[in-house]
Amino acid sequence: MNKEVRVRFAPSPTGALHIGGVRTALYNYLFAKKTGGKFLLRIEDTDQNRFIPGAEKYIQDVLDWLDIKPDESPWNSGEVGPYRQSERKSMYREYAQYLLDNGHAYYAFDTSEELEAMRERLTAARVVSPQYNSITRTQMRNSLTLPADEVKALLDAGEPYVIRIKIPRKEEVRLNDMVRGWVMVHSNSLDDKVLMKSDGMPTYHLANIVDDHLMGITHVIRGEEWLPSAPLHVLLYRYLGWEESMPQFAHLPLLLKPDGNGKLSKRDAEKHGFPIFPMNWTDPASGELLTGFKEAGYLPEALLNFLAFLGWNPGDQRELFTIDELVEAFSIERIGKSGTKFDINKAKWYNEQYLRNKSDHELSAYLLEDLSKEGIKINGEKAEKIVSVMKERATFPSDLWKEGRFMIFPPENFDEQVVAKKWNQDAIQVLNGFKNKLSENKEDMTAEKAKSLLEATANDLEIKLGKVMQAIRLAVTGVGAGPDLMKIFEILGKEELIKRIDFALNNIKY
RNA sequence: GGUCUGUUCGUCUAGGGGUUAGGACGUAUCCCUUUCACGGAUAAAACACGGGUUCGAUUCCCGUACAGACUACCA
Repeated sequence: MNKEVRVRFAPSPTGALHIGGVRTALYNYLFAKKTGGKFLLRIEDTDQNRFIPGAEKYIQDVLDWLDIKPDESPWNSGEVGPYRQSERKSMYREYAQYLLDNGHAYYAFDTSEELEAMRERLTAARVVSPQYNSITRTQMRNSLTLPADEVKALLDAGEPYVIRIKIPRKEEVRLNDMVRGWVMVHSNSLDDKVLMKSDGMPTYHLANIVDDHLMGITHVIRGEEWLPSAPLHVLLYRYLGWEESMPQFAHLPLLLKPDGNGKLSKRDAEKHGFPIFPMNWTDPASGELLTGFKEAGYLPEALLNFLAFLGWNPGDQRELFTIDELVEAFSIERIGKSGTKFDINKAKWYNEQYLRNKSDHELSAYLLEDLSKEGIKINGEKAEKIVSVMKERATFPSDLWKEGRFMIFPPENFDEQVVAKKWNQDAIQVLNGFKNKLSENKEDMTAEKAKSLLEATANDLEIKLGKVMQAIRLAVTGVGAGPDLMKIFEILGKEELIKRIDFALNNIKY
């Protein structure tokens, strides 16, 4: 019998969760759902200096919005809690002690100045990468170099210390990554990483292994930036006696800058004018508001679909997947190895696809909301009609109103280029004639009716309608392009149409 | 610098010892449309380089180049 799959997303609340983190969460979620396992969320808040209030709530809000909710989390506790590392503080010490007792860790009393001096010395001696390792630890102040009674005295005196892992001198550490295959590293390139900090908190490395083990995590799906420390983690599992049940690793390719090279950053997003955070985030330090994907108008299902395809694909040629279809199709085997440049155009395309698949009724809610912000009230039926003609040309829900303003407000000015090219005596005659026919007409205004009236007018005047259509559009909407004019007429209604034609006739200079 | 990872159209990618190297975004053109957009069609556009192995390599191996990540008492 296979063990139930348990995966976790483990962000640290040091700022807004960025879009790459969302993708990591998504992959974990997809894998859990696909395998019928559990998706946990653990807050890695062991760094008290970098803690940002509100960051945890933000993570929760984002996962809620995207509907990739964890089965177990700080706010939805399961049996292996607590789910915040700061609340698990007391649990780590015993494992560090176990490592100490078994000779796989040691106390180090070096001050930051001493560490700095060591690094400077090594740099001066042209040692390529100055690190605290099997060589240099022999020259530092730690329980390996100091006599036992002095160590005890230091400890008893309450001298600050850290606990470091004792990396073996010559050993090959191997790990089988689900994405990358076998990765081998020699222990001599590893350093004696700090496991317990002088404030009594564990570092990421220790906390991560202890928690993943205690929480029964079976697969660790995380970003590639963790690959270099994975061998250290393997060693930790081994020394803690947990190698048998060690989770499988899957290191995800990184999300890269759209243009140059390197990891996608906040700066890139600003430079290219697209969001990097899933939802609005106000930087507590600067007070700066950063627009999120949500507020920019990205639909959650579109964002998810887009994100899923950044580094993964189903192997066939489908592109549009609901979340359920993603779950069904997902597999770690099909995750790519190479970094992925972030192309916002593709995200927009996904958004357009999802937008068009929404019903007029659903979309009209967005329009109505935008309108109410400006204190405008229209009935739902009209809103749906507007949506039906506008949605084919919208990328975001906000475009419905932005691009469709003329559906409610008459134009105040007219596109001068179109005026110069298309506004002529013929157009004025047709408009006048059309206006009269409109006034005499008793029937309801429909697109068909409008068309026949307009055609009749042009016929009477012996003017080719095609020649003046753009001018008519201009008169009614102020611009030379837009949705089907007859449908616009239908939505506007007779009275409004007459008013607009009058206004145009009086205000456009010929 | 060191360690690790990667490299198929501009971008996301499929594929994999013998293919016209496929799709999508974007771009261009055409059709549809009395406009624009949508939609449809078409086009341009890629196996980083050098050596092997092989009858044959884009695919396997080795180098090189380039790129990225990591190199904290941060995660």
